[in-house]
Order: sequence, then structure tokens, then C-alpha cells
Amino acid sequence: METLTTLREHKKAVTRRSLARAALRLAMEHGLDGVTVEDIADEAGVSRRTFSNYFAGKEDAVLDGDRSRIQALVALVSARPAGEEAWTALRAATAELYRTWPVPDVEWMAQLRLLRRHPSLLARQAGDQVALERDLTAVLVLREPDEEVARLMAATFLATVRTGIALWLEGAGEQQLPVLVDRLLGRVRVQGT
Amino acid sequence: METLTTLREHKKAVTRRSLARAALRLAMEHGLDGVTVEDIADEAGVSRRTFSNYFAGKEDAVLDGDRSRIQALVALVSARPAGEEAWTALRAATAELYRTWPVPDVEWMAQLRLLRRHPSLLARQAGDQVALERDLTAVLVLREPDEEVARLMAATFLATVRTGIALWLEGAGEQQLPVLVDRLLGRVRVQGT
DNA sequence: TCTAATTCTTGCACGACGTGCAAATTTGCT
DNA sequence: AGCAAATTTGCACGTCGTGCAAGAATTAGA
Repeated sequence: METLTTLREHKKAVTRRSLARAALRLAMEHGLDGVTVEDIADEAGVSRRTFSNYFAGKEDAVLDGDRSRIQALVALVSARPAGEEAWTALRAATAELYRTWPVPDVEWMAQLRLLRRHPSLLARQAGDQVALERDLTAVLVLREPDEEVARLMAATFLATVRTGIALWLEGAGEQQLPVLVDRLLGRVRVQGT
Repeated sequence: METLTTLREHKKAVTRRSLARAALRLAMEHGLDGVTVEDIADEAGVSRRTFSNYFAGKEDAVLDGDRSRIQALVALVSARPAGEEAWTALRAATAELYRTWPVPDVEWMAQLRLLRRHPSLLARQAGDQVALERDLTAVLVLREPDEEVARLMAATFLATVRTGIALWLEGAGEQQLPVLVDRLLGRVRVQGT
């Protein structure tokens, strides 16, 4: 009851994370198709029905961390100094994200590895990103008043980051991920108004 | 014996198209969730089991046309004159696509409208595009030898086209789609080697 | 503290889905 | 014609997502 978290919300957050973790762990061990929703629920100590109260499917559970990552990114972008150019803010926020949330994040890496093996996850992730494109666009509009351009920036930005991660996963650590992504972001230019 | 299409392949192509059309028509009429796979199979005159021999789910069936569209685009890109700049080739091929396949394509518009109402379709479409990014990259590599850049171009290009279509759907025909997309493509630049 | 209201969990039941399998049908070729 | 290969179909099975109502936990108010 200290912060803003009432006990109720706290427990909800706990089970949610518990489910996401269980999903990730089991999917890593048996492959995504070798795990049922019931397995995940059991591992987390809740019922199959409760799982569905939190996630729409195992893919959603596995990618839960990824979503909060992008939400954090949106927050970082909107926290950049006012007046900063839109694309610059995106680049800087991305760098900050990697500083705040250092790359050798065990869970995140596990997600990425799964992402490569299971294309169905890739699809779901892309779908999530399309949804988050709206939030990102809303934040960018404050820096780039032409909504058409803001939208375009959000889309190309997310596509670039995705590409960077994909390249990095294939390259197997020849270079630091933040460096690679930043280089790609430097290559892309979206002409403003 | 007769044409290049043996009777067998011909019939397969017919049922596939029949299924895709039925899926589209029924989804337009009752909404995607108001249609079962069995409904679609009945409409096409085949069994539920046969549907699964062609598509992994109703979403796949609905988006079938969209996929062939992008495949056609890939073909157009690789048919551009050799030596043409990669991004230029993409722009030109896109313009050709709209000329070859004129925009007021009834079925395609139906797909787009469904796409807006059902985010699950958006997710699946994005997933398809991620898969097709590989083909597009392979074609681009001939024009842009740095694979990293080719990959980045494929990703940003597809993201840009998607954004254009989304903007066009919301704007409700204030401007021609080909013009809008081409303008967006003109705004984006991916710095080559 | 006790109680009532609110919120969350659980089990049940149901329709829908995807798939392996084997039988039946269709097509290709001689 | 007749045989081989490919395709369709029905059946069965495990899994999935969800509405619903009952039960348990948490909150808020006296």
C-alpha cells in the first residue's frame, strides 16, 4: 500500500508477470507448439481460465515483455527535451532505452531467440507494433506537426529497429546491438515538411 | 497436354480462388468473427477438411489476394532495368503495380476495408510481409550489394506502403492512392553504401 | 470489527479450430 | 482399359477462447 499499487493491482501484476515468465520458460524448453496454455497456467499456479483473463493466447504471453519495452520507448520519446527534432528524439530515446534496459537482458534475449524459430510469433509481434504505432505517432506529432510525416516516421522507425534486431540475431554478436541499430537509424531519413 | 496448366493444377487454382473469394464475401457480409471455416468451405463447395489443405485459417484465406499482390510487386522489381538504383526501382515498380492492377479493384478494396475493422487481420498481414521481406531483399541485393542496406530498404519500403494505404483508407479518397504512396516513398531515403 | 459491495478466480460447457490418418475419389499416363 | 499418383473427404482427437455463474479474495464504509 506504499506507492500507488493497491494490493489488488499488485497481485494482478504479479500473476501477469508470473504467467509471462512461465510461458517464456516453457516455450524455450519444449518449443512454442510443445506447450499448452494449461501447462503455462499450471506452472504459474493458476487455472487455465485465469490465463485467458490476462492474455489472448500463448503468443501474447510470450511477447508481453516486448510490448512493455516499446511502451517504455514511447515514454522515453515523449520525455525528450521539447523542440528536439522528431527523428533525433527517436534515435536518442532508443539509445536511452538500451542504457536503461541493458542489452544482455536474459528474458528479452530468450524472447528474441524464440521469435526467430517461430514465425507465428513474428506475426503477432508485428501486429502489436502496428497497434503501438498509434501511440508513437501521437507522441511524435508534438515534434512533427504534419501527421502524415509523423505516421510515416513511426512506421519506418519501428521497421528499422526490427530490422536491426533481426540482423543482430543472425550476425551472432559480431557487433553491439545498440551500435548496429543506431547505425541503421542514421541511414534512414524521413523528409519533414 | 493442352496448356501449361495440367488439369490437376488448374482445378487446384480454381478451388483456391474459390475459397479465397468465399472467405472475402462472407467476411464482408457477416464480419470476420461471424463466419466459420465450415461456412467458407460450404460456399466454395468443398469440405472443411479441404479448406485446411489450402489455408491455415480464415485470415489466410481472406488475405490471399494481398499476398499475390506483393509477390507480383517483387516480380516487377526484379524486372526493372538492370543498373537502376534500388529505391528508384521500388518506386517505379510500385507505380507499375498500380497501373497493371488498377486501384478500384473490388476484391482488394474489400480486403482493405476488412483490414481496418479487424486488427487480427492486420497482424497476420504484417506477418506475411515479414516473410515476403526476404524475397524482396533477395531481389534488391542485385541492385544494392550491401545486404544490410538492402534489408533495411525492403523493411522501410513495405512499412511506407502500408502507411500509405492506411492513410488513404482514413482519408476516404481525397487523393489518389498511387499519388499518395509515391509521395510518401519520395519522402523516405535510405542512405546506400 | 463486522458487513456489504466490488473485483478476481475457478470450473463447466460449448462451439470452433487444426491436424493425423485412412478410405474414397479424381487425375495422369500407358 | 488399368494402374499409379495426387487430391478430397470424413472421422477423431486434443487444444483453444469465451460466456456464465458460483466461490474466494479485497476493498470500503459503518
